[in-house]
Amino acid sequence: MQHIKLAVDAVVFGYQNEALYLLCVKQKYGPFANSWVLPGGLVKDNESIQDAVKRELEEETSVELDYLEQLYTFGDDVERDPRGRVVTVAYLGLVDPGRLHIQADTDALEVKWFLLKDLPELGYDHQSIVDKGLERLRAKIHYEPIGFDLLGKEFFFSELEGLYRTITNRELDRRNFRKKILSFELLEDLGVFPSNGRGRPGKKYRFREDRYKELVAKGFHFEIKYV
Amino acid sequence: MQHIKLAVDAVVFGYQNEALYLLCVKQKYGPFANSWVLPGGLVKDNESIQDAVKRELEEETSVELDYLEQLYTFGDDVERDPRGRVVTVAYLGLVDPGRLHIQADTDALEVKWFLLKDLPELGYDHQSIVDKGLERLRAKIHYEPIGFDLLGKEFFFSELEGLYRTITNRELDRRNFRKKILSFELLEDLGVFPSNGRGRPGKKYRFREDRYKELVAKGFHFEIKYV
DNA sequence: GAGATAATGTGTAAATTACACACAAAATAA
DNA sequence: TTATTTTGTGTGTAATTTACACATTATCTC
Repeated sequence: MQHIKLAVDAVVFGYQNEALYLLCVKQKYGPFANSWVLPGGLVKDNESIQDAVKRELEEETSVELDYLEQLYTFGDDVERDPRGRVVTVAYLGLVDPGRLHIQADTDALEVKWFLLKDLPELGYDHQSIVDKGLERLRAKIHYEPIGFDLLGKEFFFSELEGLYRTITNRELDRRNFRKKILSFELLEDLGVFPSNGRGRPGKKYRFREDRYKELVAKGFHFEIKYV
Repeated sequence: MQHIKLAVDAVVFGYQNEALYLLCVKQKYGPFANSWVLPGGLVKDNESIQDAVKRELEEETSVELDYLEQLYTFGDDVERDPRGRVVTVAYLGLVDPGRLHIQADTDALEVKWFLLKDLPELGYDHQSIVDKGLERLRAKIHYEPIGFDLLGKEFFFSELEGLYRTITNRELDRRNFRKKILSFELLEDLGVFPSNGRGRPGKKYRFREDRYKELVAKGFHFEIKYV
């Protein structure tokens, strides 16, 4: 008779003002009560693992995401949970924190967006799950136009620039970057808007979901080498 | 109390004579007794999932692989196993079938390499696991020099060509392909050998593991668009 | 309101890489 | 000895990537 428990955890990244954030909860019970950990919990017997992450995420943080990508299954360390053998399937989510209300719900004491650069010590092996998520995020940004999940519906081009600079942790050539991104024709030009602060006003754009799906269907690759 | 069982399955691809093969076992017990399925089984309470696949693979087929890559975790269909809730972590392995002795062991009635194009009906949802593996294989071949796991230690250049043609299912320009591959300097030239059949003899090559690791450490990308 | 400062928007030339393309050389088979 | 099979090789063109600098439009300050 097997005694392995199956759990799910969500690595949810947010972006704002040139910085990445991670959604964490302060755990209510268990060996890491009062520690910050990733939202997650046990899978129920009759629910899909995909549904399980969504449910746990909502129960603990009130956040509802419709897209979570399977990241990796952590089950090589037999003692990753002090209470017994637990294998966890980690999922990756990306959002604009501005779109969400977060609120500690039933199963968490507190919910918080932490600056990724300034994470507290996380319980269990959750730091390594975050590392894996970040690795995936950094890889994805080179071949998928993920920026748009992390930004608001409408955004200035400079915000997209900042996002790329932040995730890749490099400077980028604004002219070449713009040329590259615009060449995909994924952006709808919404016209000039008064900019947030000082300086010349800039154009706002919206991500063209339809065009994106069209290109994906054609097997198009969004390679962005130069960032 | 949770009643989910955790299993592992191995998608092991082989390559020979311009064709891909899949390693399957004929199941001894259970609802799919006498059906062909992927090697795999339940994870033990005190073993890592990585060890579990290796063990199951060996127990059922006598095949020992030192590298298996985690592929995907299948647990969204609650009824994928008629006996109850089973979530399975699938792994991907690549080998030259010539290197291995396969032999039905303790837990299998029979072991066999099937032509991938001519698979029998597989038990459970194993066909979709295979599909996922194939998808990964096809993606990997564009950014990792995986060919070498699938070939013998020493190989003619034309064998590598054939492998690429087979996996991508496309013709390739021999001159450009050779130029590209040789530019990585991953191949050690072993000199001219009498070719297998008729025709001009060709050079044999060996994969330079050391150089590969060096390049990976530098963050080099092995992009092979043109195949 | 003039000048400093901040942010956005834009084009061109050089270098590199991808792609298309054809024939000679060395072996075996007939 | 001739035909067939397989391997090995180079060059020109197109496309893409990269490097690089300044004018425009706004706000802030004095």
